Amino acid sequence: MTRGTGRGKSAPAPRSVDVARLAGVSQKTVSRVFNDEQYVSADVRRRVLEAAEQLGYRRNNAARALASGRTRSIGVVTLGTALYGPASLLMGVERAVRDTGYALRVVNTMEGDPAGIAGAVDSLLDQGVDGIVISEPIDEEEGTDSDVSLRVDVPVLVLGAPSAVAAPTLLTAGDGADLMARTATEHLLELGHVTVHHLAGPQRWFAARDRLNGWRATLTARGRDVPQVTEGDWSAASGYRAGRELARDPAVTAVFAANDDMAIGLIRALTEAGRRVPEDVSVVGFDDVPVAAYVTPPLTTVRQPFDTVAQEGLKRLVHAVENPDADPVPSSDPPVDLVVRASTAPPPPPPPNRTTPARGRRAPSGSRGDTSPPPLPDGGPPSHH
Amino acid sequence: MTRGTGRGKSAPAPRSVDVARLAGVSQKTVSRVFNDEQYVSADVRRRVLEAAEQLGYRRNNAARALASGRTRSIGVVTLGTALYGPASLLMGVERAVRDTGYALRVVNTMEGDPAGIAGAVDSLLDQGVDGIVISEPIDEEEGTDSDVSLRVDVPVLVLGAPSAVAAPTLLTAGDGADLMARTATEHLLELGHVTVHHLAGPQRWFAARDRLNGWRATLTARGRDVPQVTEGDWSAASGYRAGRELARDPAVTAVFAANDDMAIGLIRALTEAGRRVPEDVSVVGFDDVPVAAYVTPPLTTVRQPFDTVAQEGLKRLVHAVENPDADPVPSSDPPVDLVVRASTAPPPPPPPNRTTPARGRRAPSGSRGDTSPPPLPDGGPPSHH
DNA sequence: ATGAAAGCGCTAACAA
DNA sequence: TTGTTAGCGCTTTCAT
Repeated sequence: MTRGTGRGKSAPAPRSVDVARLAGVSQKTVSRVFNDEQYVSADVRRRVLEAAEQLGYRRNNAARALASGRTRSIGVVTLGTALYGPASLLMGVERAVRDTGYALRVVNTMEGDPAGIAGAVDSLLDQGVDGIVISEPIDEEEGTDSDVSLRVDVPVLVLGAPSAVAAPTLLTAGDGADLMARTATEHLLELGHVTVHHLAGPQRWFAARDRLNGWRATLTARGRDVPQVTEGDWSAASGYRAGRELARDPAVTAVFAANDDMAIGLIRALTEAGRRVPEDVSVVGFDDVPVAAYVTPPLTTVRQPFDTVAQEGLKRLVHAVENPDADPVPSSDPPVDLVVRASTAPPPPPPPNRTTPARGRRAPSGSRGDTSPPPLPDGGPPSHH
Repeated sequence: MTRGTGRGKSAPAPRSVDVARLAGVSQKTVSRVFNDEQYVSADVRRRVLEAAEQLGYRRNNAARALASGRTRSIGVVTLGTALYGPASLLMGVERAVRDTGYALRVVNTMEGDPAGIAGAVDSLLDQGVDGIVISEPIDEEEGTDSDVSLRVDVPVLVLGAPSAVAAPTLLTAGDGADLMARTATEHLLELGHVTVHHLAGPQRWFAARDRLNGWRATLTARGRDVPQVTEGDWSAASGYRAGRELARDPAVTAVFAANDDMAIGLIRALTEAGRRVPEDVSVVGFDDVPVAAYVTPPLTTVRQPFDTVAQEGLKRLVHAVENPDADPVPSSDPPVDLVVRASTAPPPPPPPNRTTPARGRRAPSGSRGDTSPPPLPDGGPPSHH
């Protein structure tokens, strides 16, 4: 069997009138059938569908959009990176959009793009969309005309952050990074670490700032020192560079990295510098990338609920699109999912002349130099906690 | 300054007639200006643009599509995973599409999706596209009606593989995996390994089969043993499982993994089993994921030229869309980019009673049990070769 | 339960 | 160089 029209390249595509003629009904009736409207007898419906099938009829979307004023599509603005977070979110958005019956248009904003998010939104509006999703916005460059509020005619859903967009409806989803960062930080404190260092993401990203804020709020709330922040660019390379610095400071016993890639680079640098993970330094990542359970040591991290966020957000966006007057549905925070693996442990015993109370269990504490490779308490499949 | 129309929520959007009236010209002239047609005096053009600006005029794309028969958009079928390869390719496609001035529509095919690629293409055709990109196709499930040829009215570009699609123009790009796999395999042979094992990707993927074929062809051409293939699912987890098996076979001294994630899992399993990488076993990955240079040991891998492939492919696709009669532009293979890092080395000395000629340099050969962590000859930034 | 007529906002083909 | 006239293939509104 062959899908598709099967027409030769040159024959014009059949229109609804053609179907109507063949089925012996009016063109409007064909329209009724294809729109699942009521008041079509079962018999007529069947005849119409048969005629359509026979002709290989396909509704013309441009005509539909023109006549109805609705494009039945949602536009998404993404960052154009294959980074695990943004890419996962985009895939989640695609699924969620398709589930709602809308089509998806995609425009990237590369970092440093002169037109920025405003330009991408503009382009989406030109293309024609009924609603817009802005995924993981970042601050724009100074000096472009996009560092100001952007006014749009359609509902907008911002994923992962607030934003300076003015729209008839402005929705937010997935802005729970703050809470997740708190959980990560608290995990380390509960293991007995005196404080937690933070390897932050680029601060132009709202997501990076959220995580930093959550971390800082936790330390402050517990009355702990807030160490200086190191800023990376999400890459393992930047994590590695940061790790070389942090390895020199013996006070560093726990680091919360703003994503897994940086955590992996960080761990590598620490290991090279002779600081064992987790015996000497504990590391928590963020994202739960697929390799996280298989690097050495398996990474303790916070899993991001991309699909849930996208689904929930899109349901609300579509609701706003279809009910312009109804109140926006309030968002609900997804649960935080800390995945404890082997990169975190209680801090090493304090130097003999200091008296820092160390809570929690002691590390297995093999003496230095006898471990090759590190103990790997959790070598198997990801242990989900 | 504020971008966007600035109209209230209820005022109807201005049409080209409104602009025409305000500028004191005919509606057709407005159309001429916005389509950059010739034969418009500079003065008229200016007046039209001013009027448009003042009104916040935006062309209605549905009307354009309806009148012209062209949607000015390209549809892409992707796999819906955040795997580095497919995600990078999608980002490359987005950039490339935007560079051509077309809009992008995206539909995912999840593995196991009943409708499969045919369903995704169908949905794109319903939405209305002038051309279609199929990215990284995989074999469909048996029993669906999509395991047969699919007929389409618009040009189709298949990225990374041949495919069973019937279209007026069928283009291919990025099908050089075979050659890249050869290069990876040859690298290992040249280091002196007697043969190379292969940790393959899921064989339903064309990309996985290509890599396997390239590997096998190289071994065959050189008259080497072709060891049994282990098949993974692209995940580090599957690489880890495969590694546990391979670690038991002392004949394994070199493994070519079909992607980096599996290579990372593989290395972890080997290390846990006491088989050092690269001293005892060399491993080559595929993709050059961002963390590849920062795992332990830094991974030798083949970088995939996603952007180049997407750009080149799209240029040809758009050419086919706009010149239906012209011959399709032939494709050109991008150069292979082997990135040599620290996961590959000459094989260990053969057991005393065997006589296998070992070419190439000897490994640094530290005696067993003294390495914690492994030497890390290439600890710094990625060494590009 | 079905049909007829009138646009939706553009581009295309042809004047002028 | 500019304007006029017809549609593009649907959905909408109003009849029947």
